[in-house]
Amino acid sequence: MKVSREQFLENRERILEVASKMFREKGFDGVGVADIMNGAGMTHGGFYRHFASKEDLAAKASEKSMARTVEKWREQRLSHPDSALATFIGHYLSERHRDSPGEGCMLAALASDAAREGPEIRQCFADGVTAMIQSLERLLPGDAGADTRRTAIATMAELVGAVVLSRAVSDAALSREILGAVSDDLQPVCGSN
Amino acid sequence: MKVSREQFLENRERILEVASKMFREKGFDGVGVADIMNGAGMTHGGFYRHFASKEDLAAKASEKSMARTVEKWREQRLSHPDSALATFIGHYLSERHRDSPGEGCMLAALASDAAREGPEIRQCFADGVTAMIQSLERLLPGDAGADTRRTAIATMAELVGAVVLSRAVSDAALSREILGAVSDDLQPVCGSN
DNA sequence: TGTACATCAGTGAACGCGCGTTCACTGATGTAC
DNA sequence: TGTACATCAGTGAACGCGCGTTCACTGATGTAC
Repeated sequence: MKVSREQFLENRERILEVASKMFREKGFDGVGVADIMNGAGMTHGGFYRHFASKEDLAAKASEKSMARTVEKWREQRLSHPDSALATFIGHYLSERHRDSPGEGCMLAALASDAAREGPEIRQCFADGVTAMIQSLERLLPGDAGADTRRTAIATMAELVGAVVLSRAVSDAALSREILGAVSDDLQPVCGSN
Repeated sequence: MKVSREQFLENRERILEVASKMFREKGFDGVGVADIMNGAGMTHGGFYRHFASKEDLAAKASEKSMARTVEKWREQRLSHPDSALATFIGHYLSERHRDSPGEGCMLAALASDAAREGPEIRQCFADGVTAMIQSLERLLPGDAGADTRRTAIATMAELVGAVVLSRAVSDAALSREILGAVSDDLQPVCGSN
């Protein structure tokens, strides 16, 4: 049965939401179209009224997820200009973030998968990474001068690498040590603000 | 037809070799058992004479790949003690490494996939990461004192993050910029040696 | 405003394909005598 | 050392399952008159 245009758009958003979360939790190959549609409260058949293919959905879900992350950082920066960077780094390197990829950063969850995907998805990641670097740049203390962008990129890499590694290892102590070491290592970056 | 014990062991090593390379190139889910066996010059049926399951192979291939990487670093350190760190970082952040995941570091290629795998594989990654951190620690200048291990972990995270991000983005300029920025950022680490 | 009808979002069965795994079989290996 | 035979690595067909995608159908929506 056909649904209203409003309902249709709502459903589409719900599919994107669920897909984004499930992809981060299980990888692009780890979730099926049917799983996602069930998660959104529908059956799989209607999927192609919304998206051209699973890859199309993956691209749009990644795009949305990263845009939302950037928006969240921006809000944090505007509401708490002085503590935003330290708060952000603290959250990013927390055990909570490590243990909840579905609620966390797309890059930490899927960056190495994205490398093997088609141009559409990699384009989304390029846009997402660009936006996140700019966002992080604005969080950094201004006195870094022309090196601000370089620092933003290096910090981004360090954060993503830390979470990726901390998730990959089964040893709980090692996992915590990685998060802690990178947290300490980044103290000067946010301490000087 | 049965083959000699010597031939059997040779075949096993070739399977591990091919699997390790293909997994790094296409991910654990991106390659089939048949692909790997064909790559090793055999048919898929004989696979289970060598490994209990695909997951078992993935664990053993990961283990071998990371052990070899650590060994390579060790040799480099012993033969060129003064330049080993700079050489290693240079190679790791090169476009060549970025573009050849099949010949490169397991962590950069599969760390975010490993996070979703079973305990066997994550155990291998834990061992691999532990060994790589120790190896990197030995490459670092000794004057870092008690912070050597922390620096090794932070550097490892930054290197892995840089390669992962540079591979995920489709924008060639951005990809190069990431490698360059992290390379510059790490100059002090290896410059002081 | 009311009505007839074309549109189309969602359903659920079905298709085709690939993949991990199993199995009966082959024939070289290597051992027991 | 030579021979008969049990072992078992590798082959290729087959199985079962899950997945992305398609399709005929349903019935609510929203539009044309």
